[in-house]
Amino acid sequence: MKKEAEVLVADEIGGEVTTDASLIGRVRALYEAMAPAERRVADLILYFPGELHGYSASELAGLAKTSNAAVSRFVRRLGFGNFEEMRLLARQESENGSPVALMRQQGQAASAQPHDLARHVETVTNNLQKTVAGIDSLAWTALIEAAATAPRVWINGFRHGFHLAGYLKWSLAHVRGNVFLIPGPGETFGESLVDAHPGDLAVLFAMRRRVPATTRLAKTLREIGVRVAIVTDSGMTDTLGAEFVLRCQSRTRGATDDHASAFVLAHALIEGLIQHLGPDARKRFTAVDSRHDAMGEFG
Amino acid sequence: MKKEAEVLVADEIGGEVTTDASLIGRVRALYEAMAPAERRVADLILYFPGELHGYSASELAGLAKTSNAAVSRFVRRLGFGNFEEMRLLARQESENGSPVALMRQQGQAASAQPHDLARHVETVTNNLQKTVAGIDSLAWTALIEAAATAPRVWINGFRHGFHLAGYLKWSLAHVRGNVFLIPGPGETFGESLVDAHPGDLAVLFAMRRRVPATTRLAKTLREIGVRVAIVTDSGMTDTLGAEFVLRCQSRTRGATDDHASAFVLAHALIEGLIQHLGPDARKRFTAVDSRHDAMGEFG
DNA sequence: GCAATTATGAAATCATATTTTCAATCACAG
DNA sequence: CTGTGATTGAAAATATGATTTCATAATTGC
Repeated sequence: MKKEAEVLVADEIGGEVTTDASLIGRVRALYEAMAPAERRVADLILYFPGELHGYSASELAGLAKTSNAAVSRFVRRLGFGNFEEMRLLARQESENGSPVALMRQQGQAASAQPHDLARHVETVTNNLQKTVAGIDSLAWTALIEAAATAPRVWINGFRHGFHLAGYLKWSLAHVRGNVFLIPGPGETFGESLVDAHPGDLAVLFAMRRRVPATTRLAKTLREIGVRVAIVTDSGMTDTLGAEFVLRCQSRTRGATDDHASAFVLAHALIEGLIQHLGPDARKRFTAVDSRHDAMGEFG
Repeated sequence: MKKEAEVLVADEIGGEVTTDASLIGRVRALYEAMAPAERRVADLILYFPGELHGYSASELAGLAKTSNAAVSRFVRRLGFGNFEEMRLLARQESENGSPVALMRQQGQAASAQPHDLARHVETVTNNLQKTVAGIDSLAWTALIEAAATAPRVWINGFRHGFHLAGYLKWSLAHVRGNVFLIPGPGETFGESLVDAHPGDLAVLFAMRRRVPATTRLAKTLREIGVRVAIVTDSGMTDTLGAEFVLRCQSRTRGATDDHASAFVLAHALIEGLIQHLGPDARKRFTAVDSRHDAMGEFG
């Protein structure tokens, strides 16, 4: 994080762009001044998943769905003499660790010492690693399969789990229909579940400090014949008779539990599902988004 | 783009070597058979500090203190049709995480998906790492300080951000009072913010695909004199004039963004706050929980 | 010591990626 | 409508990088 003042800006117009910013810093700074086609390139770079260097200008053009010419102009606008210069900078940055590191080198001296945040993240990372290691890949695949084929998906969580459940519901609804968060506002479970049938899937977030309702819910679902997946802590002994058990490492050194693993699993489930469903999911996904757009909800 | 390319390692003369198809695997396997000049190239690659892709054949030649021709021959000996093929493999490997992952993929054919989850988690871990690296520790401390001392804390998020906001609100409320999620159900911002005052803190989740409301909210808050922290993507160009900017790496190879970093930051903020506030926070924290218990909500 | 063989890199050649040009298209003000 | 200026991408021109050739140097076998 940086104070806003520190975000360096290049003087765009006037040709002489002398910025010492990182690559994405430059891109951000000049984003406003760009034409649509160039912005597509900018977007691509700003959210580039891999290492930018190692991609040719033409490849970038292809990925950004624009012409080589646009990429060329883009590079020039950024103040580089040619594409090669940009690639070189990208490479340098990637080898110096984060772009930020490079900025630091030129800007202020080192304030960066492993702080609490870094330590905390290390714990989280460890938990994640262990969580994944503990998940059987066949079972995971089976879960995705179930999420793809189940007529309906029911999702529940209380306390922390409530927000994870909400997140999963929201994301899942982008990929497939008939996804329900239960209980709905003001509903009891009984009312929520009238439409549940054998073969449906339920995902329950049941981490530490469970509420009794979760246990009862799991029991009811099983009686109906709904397949149950629970996301729980590594320590939990009672798996509520669930068919799928996703155990998350969640201990930290601090006072609160770390639920990042559960969050990541939820997200990974979505990704897995999209991959599994292929074009169908993508179609729905973009349909949802464009519906959003049509309603003018985004800027 | 050629179809030709058989990616098979020629088991050269002796044919004995059980070739693993990873790039460095190939190099090692054929090392013995190489001429001195080629070995220099091999050495270079085996101990290459950076990412191999993104270097041109000529650069490699220069670094290995040999000629272009030698590199070309080297590439051929490895079984590639041309330099481009090799670069592509290198890129693939580097993006699949470790070369080992690739090795496995080709080795154990059938066990299809086990790596998807692992690979996804690797991406998430990377994002997390980069996110933290990009956060200035002084500013982070300042944010915690602000969260500790602000009379009120206002939290907002839409879309994905909504659930992160909810999570933060819920957790934060365990640690301190006067935490508000806005807008409340059925409220407009105007109604929600009547009680906002200068010196308050606002945390806005403003990741990709922002809604216009977020921008307006930020503006209003600044006008009131509320200190604003935004959690956003690494690519976002507009930081809404926020005092604190938490940039999260969120890109994945898949169709959806990874918001684990934002989630972890939220959690880390809580932890940081508890540590900062000391006993007070702990007292409140356990008070909340025992109130819960008193109401018989947990099992 | 003297072929025969192999290895080597400078330079020529070839292939491909990048840049530039330019005509078509678009957005918009008059 | 029409004129003006900005934007765009196909294709030509150019630059750059990769491969091959080939004369020479180093090594090997006898």
